[in-house]
Amino acid sequence: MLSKRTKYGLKALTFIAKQDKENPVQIATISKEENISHKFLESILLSMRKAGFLGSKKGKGGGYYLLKDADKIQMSDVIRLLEGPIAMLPCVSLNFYERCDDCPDETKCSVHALMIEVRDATLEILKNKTLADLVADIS
Amino acid sequence: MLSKRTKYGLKALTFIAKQDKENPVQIATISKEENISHKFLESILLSMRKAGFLGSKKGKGGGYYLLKDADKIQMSDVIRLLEGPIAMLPCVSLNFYERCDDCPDETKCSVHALMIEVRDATLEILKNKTLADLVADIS
DNA sequence: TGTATTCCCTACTTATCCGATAGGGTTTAA
DNA sequence: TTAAACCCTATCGGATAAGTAGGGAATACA
Repeated sequence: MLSKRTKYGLKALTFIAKQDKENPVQIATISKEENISHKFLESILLSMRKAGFLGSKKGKGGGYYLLKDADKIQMSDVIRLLEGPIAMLPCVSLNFYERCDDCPDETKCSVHALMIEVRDATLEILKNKTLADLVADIS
Repeated sequence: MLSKRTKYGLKALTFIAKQDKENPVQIATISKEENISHKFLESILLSMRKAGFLGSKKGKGGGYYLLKDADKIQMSDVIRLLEGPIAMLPCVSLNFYERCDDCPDETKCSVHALMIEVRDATLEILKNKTLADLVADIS
């Protein structure tokens, strides 16, 4: 299950991407329009800024804006930042690998093999989907 | 992330499917061989029995056995039982649908559209994968 | 220069759920 | 009759998610 953190983050990104690139979007605006708790959203946007997806401007007229073009922002990257691993098991995760305590040999684990298939299919979608696609989907 | 419950359940099912169909497999055996807590496994097998995947026999020489042929047991069904929804968001779940508090209109939600794609891809794999395939994968 | 605006940062709370454990009860083969 | 095995309910500790609190720092603009 996707956390609300990730869901809100994606919605916020989409919202920002829809706006003029020139003037930044305020937390309060997104919070109101997308029905997201102001403070919670704040922490989400902050982490996306730190990760280099967003830039920010303080003071009056400030807010958040995209640092890259929307079609250069892959969903896989955003989700990895906000959610963590895309794989359904740590032992099949590419970026967050961890071995299982109970498995003496991963290659002999039926679940392992299955989950690699699922991971690859999911990744295929999330890599080829950009923020620009998301904006287009709802327009 | 797949819960241990589901992972253990799948491993146990695979283990049972590997055995002779005639004599039932004991919890203790699976627990030992697959390094799963005995009591925890007990509750998992119980729910799979109640769901109709497994049959059981009490008393000495008892244990669990498959009620259907392994190639008739779809991964999507097992996962839905043990894990719950396959979708990454309640609002795109086929079997556990729930609407989002924050979305006035699902069709206008960028995340919604994306997660439907992911769900369909995942489902495609899990529906076509049977317990028989899992056994074959590790043999 | 002052003030309102806006983002920045840390810490805390609260609820929920997962994984596991405890402790019996019931059925059955031998 | 007895030991093996499943059946059932209750409980618990720890982790995590979601949201809250409260102030700090930078900036535009009058």
